[in-house]
Amino acid sequence: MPELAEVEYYRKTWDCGLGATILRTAIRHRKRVFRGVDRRQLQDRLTGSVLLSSRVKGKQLLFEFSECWLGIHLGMTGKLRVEEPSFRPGPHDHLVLYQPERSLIFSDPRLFGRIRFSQDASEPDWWTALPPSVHSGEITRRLMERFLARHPKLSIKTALLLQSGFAGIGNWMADEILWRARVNPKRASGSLSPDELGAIWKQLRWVCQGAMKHIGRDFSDPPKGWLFHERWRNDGHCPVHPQSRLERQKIGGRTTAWCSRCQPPKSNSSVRPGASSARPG
DNA sequence: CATCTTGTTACGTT
DNA sequence: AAACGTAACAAGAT
Repeated sequence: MPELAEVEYYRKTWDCGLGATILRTAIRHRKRVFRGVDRRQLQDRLTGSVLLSSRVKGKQLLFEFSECWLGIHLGMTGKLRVEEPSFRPGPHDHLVLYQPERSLIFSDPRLFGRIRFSQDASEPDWWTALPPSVHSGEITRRLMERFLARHPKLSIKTALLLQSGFAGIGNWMADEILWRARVNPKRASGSLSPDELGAIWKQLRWVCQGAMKHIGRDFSDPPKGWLFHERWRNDGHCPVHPQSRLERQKIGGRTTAWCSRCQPPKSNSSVRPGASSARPG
C-alpha cells in the first residue's frame, strides 16, 4: 500500500519514540525482510541506543540511532505502529523496539518489505545513493523530461512508477496524475507533446502536495473529487463524468484505471471540454 | 478453488 | 550498454 504520503505518515508514527532509549528488541528470525542483514548485530547495536531522528526519501525510511542506522522499506503491506511497552509480537510483527513508555513495531504480512542496517558514522551509502523524492524540489521539470527521454518506449504509466525517476510515486498516484493531466496511460513517454509534459508536471506536483496534506498528515482520505475514491471500485466512475465508467486494464503489470473521455487514446489538443473548471490546479 | 493485490527485483530479450 | 517485458516473490482478501 504505502506510497509517498503513506510512507511519510508511517515515519511520523514513531516520532513519539524520539529521544528515548531502546531497552530491548524482538525480531522474527528467518524472515526475508531481514535479507542481507546480520540480525544479531542489528539487535546488539539497537539495544541501549537512542532514537535520534527519522527521514523519508521516496518510499524509503531511515531511522537514526545513537549507535546505528535502521532502514525500512514497507513494500506492499508493511506498516509501522506503536503499542504498549508490554506488547507481544504476532506472526507478522518482524521487528519490535521496546522503549520505557512504548514499543515501536514494524509489521509486514506479505514480506515484500525490507530492513537495512548500518553502523557507519554518517548516512549509509545505500541511503545517499537513493534518488531524491519526487516532490523534494530537486526534481525539476527539466529532469523529468530528461528521464522520460531515456525511456521513450515505456508507457507513461509504467514510467511514472519507476522509482529511479519518480521516487515515491505508486500505482494510485500515477493514475491520479494522468487523469488530472488528461493523458492516456498507454501513451509512450517519447510521444508526449510539450503541453502534455507540462500538464503531467503540474499535476504531479499538485497530487504530491495534496497527498502529503491529507494522507501524510493523519492518513485521512483525499477530498471528494479525486480519482482515488473511484479507481479501486469495480464500478468506478469518472469524478467529472459521472456517466462514464472508468476503464480498467493492466499496464506494465499494474492495474490501471482511467477515463476514456478525459484521457482518449490519442491526444486531442484542440478541444478540451471543461478543462478549466473541472479540476483544481 | 481461482483470481486479485497501493512494490520491487531478477532475468532473458531487444 | 541500456532499455524493455515478464515472472517471481508471499499471503491475505474476495
